[in-house]
Amino acid sequence: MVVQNSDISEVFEQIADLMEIKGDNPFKIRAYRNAARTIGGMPHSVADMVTQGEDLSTITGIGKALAQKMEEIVATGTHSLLHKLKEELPADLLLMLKIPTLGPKRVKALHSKLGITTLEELELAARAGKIRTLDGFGVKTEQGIRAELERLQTTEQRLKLVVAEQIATVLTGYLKELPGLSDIEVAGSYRRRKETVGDLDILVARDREAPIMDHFTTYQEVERILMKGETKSSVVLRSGLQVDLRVVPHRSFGAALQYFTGSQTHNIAIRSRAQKMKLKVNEYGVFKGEEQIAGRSEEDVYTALGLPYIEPELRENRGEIEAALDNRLPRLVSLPDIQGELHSHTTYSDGLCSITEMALAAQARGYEYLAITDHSQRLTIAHGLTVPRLRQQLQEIDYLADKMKGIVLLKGIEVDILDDGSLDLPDEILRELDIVIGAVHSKFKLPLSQQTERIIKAMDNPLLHIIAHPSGRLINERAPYDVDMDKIITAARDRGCFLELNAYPDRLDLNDIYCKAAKEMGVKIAISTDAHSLRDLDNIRYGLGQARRGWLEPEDVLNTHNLENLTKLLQR
DNA sequence: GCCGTTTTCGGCCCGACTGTTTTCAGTCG
Repeated sequence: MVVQNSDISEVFEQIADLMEIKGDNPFKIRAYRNAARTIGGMPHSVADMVTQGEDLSTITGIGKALAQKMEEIVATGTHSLLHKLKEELPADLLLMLKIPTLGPKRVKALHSKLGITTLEELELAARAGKIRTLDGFGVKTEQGIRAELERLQTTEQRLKLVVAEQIATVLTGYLKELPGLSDIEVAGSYRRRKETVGDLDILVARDREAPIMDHFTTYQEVERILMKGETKSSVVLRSGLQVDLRVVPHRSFGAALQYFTGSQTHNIAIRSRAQKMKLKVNEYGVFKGEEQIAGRSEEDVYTALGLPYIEPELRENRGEIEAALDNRLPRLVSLPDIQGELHSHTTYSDGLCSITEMALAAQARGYEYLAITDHSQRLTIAHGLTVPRLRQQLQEIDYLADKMKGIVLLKGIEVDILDDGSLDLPDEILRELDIVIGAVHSKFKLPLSQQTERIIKAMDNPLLHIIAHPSGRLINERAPYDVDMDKIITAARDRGCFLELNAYPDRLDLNDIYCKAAKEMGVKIAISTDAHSLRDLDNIRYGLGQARRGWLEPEDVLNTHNLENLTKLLQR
């Protein structure tokens, strides 16, 4: 069994949860949580690092003790400390922590005073009215627990960014109907362009009195009001999405935006830095003693801390503060940098539009080039192209090339990578194409080494340029297939291949972490929409969000290059 | 358990809201 970084994170998180219930030192617990996050965000396999004898304690936030524990987890898949804790405390207590309003202290009380060990026992106790008898608990808490237990059944999960965006757009439109509000911004992971969003954090600036909280909580989509205060309210919408609204004065808007954009670990790092500078940072500003020295804009906040502005997508405490201090923050790629689209479908396979329609749409977006890359024959369900049909398409592209002004059509294919790593079309025809994208659409369940070998073998074919959606994941629907992405990236570098960042909001594949790893290895990324319709071309912005989270600069991206440079880059 | 622009010991981000209290602990972000 290969122990993944996520396995190590999970063990540390569980240890932290259980130590919290036990009432252990909160800072020790934080060390475990920090470590869990750090490891979860590392592109390199800890298991590999151990095999290669690397010193894990050189990782920031990992000391001798945690390094040793990681080695044990790599060797055994778990840790003896976790076992010991689970002997002391029932594992179901971890599930109870998932219930809002139940934190470690209350879970501990439920266990020690009422002997509750499972969710079922929790429900029975709530029904029997036993919970309200405990110190610190009351009727409302008891009712809340029952409601939440019911809600846990209807599995809630984080929403895809695209879905959250639709909800946020309508809601902020509604909020703006109230006079007296000026700045309004959706902060949180939404603003950091994370692929999924757990809740919406909306921030509003107000200078004069306005019944903003009443306006907010009477929004027609509100199902439940969790809390309603002067400056902070939370509701649950019918969609199940939680929305928090914060109101701050103008002079604090930047500080509040900085704070509510997070991430939490970024904020902790920022505030620790402020402490060392004898300053205090909160959502109202940066303070020297009583005096507010910054807060109107985010830029002011960072400036006051001696830092250049850090883009929201970078704020994950993955080295951005160190980079800011060294003046080596990336100049992140953005929409105007994009010169063309390298992955698109037409009615020749499963696209909805003709070549001409796609070309005009790409031209309207100011692109210099559009690659037509329909599916290959094996993907029968998508009407994949056989050699004769591809030839026919190439003829049409040649014909259109004479008539199309202002957009260059590239001849391409999204060719299936077959089970053995060979490509689904013969080299003779691939040789006629400008761009060849290889994609895995079958045998997702191959063992790690086989899947990895399969993709690397595809790259061994010098006619292949790009690996499409390299992990195969569908967010919230299908896990990535078992593949050693470190090896894939290395293999791409050695062979002069590129990796795709598929911008389709359900994919966003490569993810941010591997984009950063690819950048560090010098492998360029194609940000591609995989458009099956005209509107799909606009999905580029989701890809850009993920690319920016991966620290990508224009030069790290294949399709920021003009056609002349692109042509050179595509010569393997 | 980690870490070092005062430190190898003594710190570790900070504030809002709720429910259960009668001044605050617990939870959350």
